[in-house]
Amino acid sequence: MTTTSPGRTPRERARAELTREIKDAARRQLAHHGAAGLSMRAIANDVGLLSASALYRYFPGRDALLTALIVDGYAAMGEAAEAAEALVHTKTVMARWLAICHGVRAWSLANPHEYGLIFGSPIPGYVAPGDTVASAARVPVLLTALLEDLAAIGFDARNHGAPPAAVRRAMRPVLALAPSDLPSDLVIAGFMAWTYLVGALSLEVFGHRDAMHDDATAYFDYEMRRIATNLGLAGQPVPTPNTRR
Amino acid sequence: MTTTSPGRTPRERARAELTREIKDAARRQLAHHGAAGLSMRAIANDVGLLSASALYRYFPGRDALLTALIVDGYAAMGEAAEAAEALVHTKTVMARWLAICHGVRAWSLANPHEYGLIFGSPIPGYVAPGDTVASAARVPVLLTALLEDLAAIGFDARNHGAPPAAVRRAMRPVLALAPSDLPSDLVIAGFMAWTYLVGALSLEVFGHRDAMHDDATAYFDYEMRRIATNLGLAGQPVPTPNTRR
DNA sequence: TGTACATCAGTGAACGCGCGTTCACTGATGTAC
DNA sequence: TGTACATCAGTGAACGCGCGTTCACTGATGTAC
Repeated sequence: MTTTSPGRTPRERARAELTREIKDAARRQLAHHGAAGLSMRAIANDVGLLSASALYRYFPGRDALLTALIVDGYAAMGEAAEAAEALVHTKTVMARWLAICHGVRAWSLANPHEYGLIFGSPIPGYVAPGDTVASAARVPVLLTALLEDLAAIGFDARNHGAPPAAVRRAMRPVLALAPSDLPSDLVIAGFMAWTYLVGALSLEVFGHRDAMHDDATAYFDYEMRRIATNLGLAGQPVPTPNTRR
Repeated sequence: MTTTSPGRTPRERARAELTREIKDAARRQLAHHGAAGLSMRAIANDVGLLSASALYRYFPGRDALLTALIVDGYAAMGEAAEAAEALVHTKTVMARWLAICHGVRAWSLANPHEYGLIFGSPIPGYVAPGDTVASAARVPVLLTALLEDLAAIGFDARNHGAPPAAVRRAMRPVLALAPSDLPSDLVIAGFMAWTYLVGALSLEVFGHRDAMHDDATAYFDYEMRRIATNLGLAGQPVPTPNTRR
């Protein structure tokens, strides 16, 4: 795997490189005009093509280009999470969870418009093809591995109030996606941790936390640590739900 | 307060009514073409005006119209939350929390594009004026009232591990916004509950939970109940963060 | 109550601009013999 | 090694369309005396 690896003939190498440049230009456009304002003409101009129609040699249309950006975005976010986790892979589950959170956050803050492409308002008129699903699941897959390791060290539903049967029934499709040996409570806790992570990122990336913290990273670290602990993902028992008045 | 209340002269009443119709048409547009595709010409056409320039009698420009939609969106979401909470105002804090969650969720699912306007990707080139801030805070204000009632019934940080000094320092601005008699741990727990709510709504409204649940409402009820319990907002002690390995 | 004037709502043409996509084409790169 | 042909990259004109905003204007509604 060399730096100039892909493509045998010069033509193929040039094609791969220009494809990359087109996507880079599109990503730059995204920042200034948003997904809806992505312009084929402006992109062509950016990469030095004299005519927008030349882009149709590389992407069959605007929507295909958008799809490529979305798939790339999911992949980049997934890679950021995997790379961060790999550095602490032999440490505690909590350390790995925090690494994933910080990795995803760093990527999201560095690429807010790609984050918006993924977790922001859907682009009207655009329908994501099936291709996106596989790359979309990378972070959830990473989290599932964490849950499996938790289960492997004997951490199962015995510490938790198992979710009511009605809830297990309600989330049957999710439970079917997870490995069958994972206790349902662990799946739910993981799902909730993921939900919290997306909430924290969306609020921060989209500007709803502006001027709310003197040290946003420190607060993020605390909330992620606490959410994992409180959800029972750190080896702490969690009380069964009932209210006191 | 009658149904045809606002405006003294017929002209003023007509003006108020058409202003409302313009915003309604704009909201309908939002659904089909997104915020970036909001077209003055199409809106004028929708409300029966022969010329787009007539809209400038009602809004100084497209951005002002967008701002009105955003302010209205925050207000509508706030009203939905308040109305739902009012129905159970004398019940437990948990019941009130759940009412707020379900109220906000019902509104968000019924008005996904307005939700997107608020919590989705920011509109490029658009900067929200200060007017939006007050209406944006309605749900957080409602949640703060809940926290105060929790504090009033003697529910304070004594049950919790108080957050480390570094974290309290990191979130100084948020603590300054909250009533000064609220224990900092309660503020953080409320802030986290709000973060979770936004995460759950964004995932569901933006389609990331499609086909994940047989009964999305039942699951939502469970997760919201559990997040409040686990964060220690239901009268349960929460273990202090520390990992077991 | 009636008149003169000011305010306001809505019109339609115009400005200057940008858009995605198609199509027939030129010239360069690659392939088969 | 050299030639004939196929494939591919990029061009530029054209199609048909829509955009926000401005401006001078007409006619209706409201106000002051």
